[in-house]
Amino acid sequence: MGRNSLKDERQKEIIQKYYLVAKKEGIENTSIAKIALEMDINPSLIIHYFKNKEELNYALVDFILEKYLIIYKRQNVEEDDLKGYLVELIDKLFSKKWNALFNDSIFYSCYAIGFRDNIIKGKFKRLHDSLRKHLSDVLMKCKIAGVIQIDSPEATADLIYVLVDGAYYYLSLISERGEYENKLKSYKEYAFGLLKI
Amino acid sequence: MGRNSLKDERQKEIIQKYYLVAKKEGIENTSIAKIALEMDINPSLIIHYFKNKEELNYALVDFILEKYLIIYKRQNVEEDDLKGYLVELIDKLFSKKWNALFNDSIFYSCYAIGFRDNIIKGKFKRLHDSLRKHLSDVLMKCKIAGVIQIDSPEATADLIYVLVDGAYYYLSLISERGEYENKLKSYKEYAFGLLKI
DNA sequence: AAATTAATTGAATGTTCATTCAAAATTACG
DNA sequence: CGTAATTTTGAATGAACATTCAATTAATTT
Repeated sequence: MGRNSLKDERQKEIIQKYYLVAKKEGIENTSIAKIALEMDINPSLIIHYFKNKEELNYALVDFILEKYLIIYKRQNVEEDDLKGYLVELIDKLFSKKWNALFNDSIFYSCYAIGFRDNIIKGKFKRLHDSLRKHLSDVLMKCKIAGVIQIDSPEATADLIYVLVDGAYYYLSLISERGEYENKLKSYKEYAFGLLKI
Repeated sequence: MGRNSLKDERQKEIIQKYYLVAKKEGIENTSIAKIALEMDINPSLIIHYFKNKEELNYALVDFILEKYLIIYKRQNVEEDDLKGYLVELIDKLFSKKWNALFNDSIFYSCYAIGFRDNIIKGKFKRLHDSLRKHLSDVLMKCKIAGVIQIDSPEATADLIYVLVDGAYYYLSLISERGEYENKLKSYKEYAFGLLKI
């Protein structure tokens, strides 16, 4: 009996708006009051759904990291085309769109908070390990199928992600379009070189 | 005539304290008031020396980035031992101490601000280009002297720094000592592999 | 000692903030 | 319709904030 709960939807709405506001103004300049203003609701409603700002931040980190996992959830899998799958994956990892989609101020701000908050650090660690594990599994399958010749799928996957992370770190500083594209291309070629493709 | 200016010393003291407070509490939780409290001075004195918080932040970024350049300023240079110099440099780049010294919450927080502040983004870009240029110069000298065989010193230097940046990004998430050291070691070996040393 | 310059303090400003609480509005069910 | 659950509002709290301004203190020179 009683009214139906809107908790899940509202919480998601709030976090999404939080993300948008923070993206524009920076996480350090984003307050509960500002999110509420933007949503045209009362600040106390946000507290009603999230208890306090810390909880709100944890939810934001989860939101960001979940988005990241799309990389291996939205991909065509054709049973027989292992190599095609791998190439598509690497192509996506080193794509401008990918960087624009997931690499931003909020991501690094949250990452930085991880230095002082082990819960957040753990969330990031789990994300990156999960990405590495996925690539490693793909590489292992390719190796068994004779598509690629590498020693350790695990080490290679790790190295490729080190490359991805380092690449985006530097690329995000580049404002000149040509320079950006040249670099990105050369990093990608290098990654393919690791796989001897 | 009149009293001598303490401007330079005071500014440096303030920025250093800012850095320390921010390291402990996070840059987003650090206020002028807190820095003043920690220094046992009046908040208005900080404004006297820095005009406003934005100026204070620019100075903090300069402070952090200057520290970074130590890597190629504090190194023994023996004219005839090019290879030794190179090995020492790479060793240093991939060292735990190095990571601990320069890789922290504040660094990434400031980097993140760069996404919305082109002045700060420019400062980071210049730092990283300067690091790359230095390594590239060293590699060029080594190549001419026949110490290493590589194609492009510039591209190799770039790649090594991509590796360094990506490595520290991931390593900072690792809390287990053994895992950290193994990874770091393997990344370093890989960098040496790039130089065929 | 007087004049000058800069450092430093202290009080005050108005704003924004997270959070609390009680009251009101809304929806569902019997 | 009445009860129960949940949403939503609105007002209030006290703390913290960046910044201002005028007044005071301290060092330096003539």
